[in-house]
Amino acid sequence: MLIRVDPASDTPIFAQIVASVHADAAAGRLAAGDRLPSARDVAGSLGINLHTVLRAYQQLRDEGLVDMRRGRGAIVTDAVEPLAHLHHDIAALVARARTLGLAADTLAALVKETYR
Amino acid sequence: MLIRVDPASDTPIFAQIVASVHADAAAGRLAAGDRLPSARDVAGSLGINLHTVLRAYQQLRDEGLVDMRRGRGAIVTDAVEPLAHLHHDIAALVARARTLGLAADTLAALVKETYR
DNA sequence: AAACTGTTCTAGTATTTATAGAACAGTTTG
DNA sequence: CAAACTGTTCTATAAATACTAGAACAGTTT
Repeated sequence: MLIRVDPASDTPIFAQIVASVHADAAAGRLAAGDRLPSARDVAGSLGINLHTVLRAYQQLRDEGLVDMRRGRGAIVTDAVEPLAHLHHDIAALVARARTLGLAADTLAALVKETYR
Repeated sequence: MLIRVDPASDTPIFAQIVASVHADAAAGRLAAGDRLPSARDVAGSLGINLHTVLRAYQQLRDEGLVDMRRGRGAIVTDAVEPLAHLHHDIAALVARARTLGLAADTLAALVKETYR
């Protein structure tokens, strides 16, 4: 499993890590029981700080997407399944929004707002 | 037209203003030619700074959602129409995500990530 | 002419983000 | 058991972002 980050992006690094895991989960590249790479490994290979990675992992834990215990690492829970099921619908919406010339941020904000 | 903001939220105030306008546009409560309330009015009624409101308006301008000129204010462009057209699809996706117990932030991040 | 609008400028404070290092406490592996 | 690995917690610091504040400016509308 690979986590990507763009240092030049305006979105915080920890948020990019979270988004990267979300994307993998939605695409079916993560199954319940899988283990995320250790925070020290991610920090080392991406050239970022351990605490930054852990902050991302802790957010994923708060979302219920992983279980975390020292010594074992971050284990994906069965909460990934809903993400994988939604993947098709999300892709369809994004495709339509794209033809309408909508920006990614705009659509994301719209979705978030509609939730309330 | 009413703009809402939650001071206790973790998302920046200017981003909340942008999201509020997005939501109104998507719900069909904004049409091309409509004028947003003046930045000074919004700042005054919400108890926030003029510059904070203007930052939000300038982002809406960068998205092409409004035209801004001094003296006239922020006028909604016909770029709102795509938003209104997507409203139904977004609501459907959100409804399904909700039954799956997905958090708003998670779905929004997922949508944003899928855009790439 | 007056009142209104966004624009631009400088300035300061508070919060968030990212980094750094160390020590701790469980789990797994040899 | 012992070693290596994992997340957890702590203090600290630097940098970037968000917000506020006040003033002056320059168009537009009434």
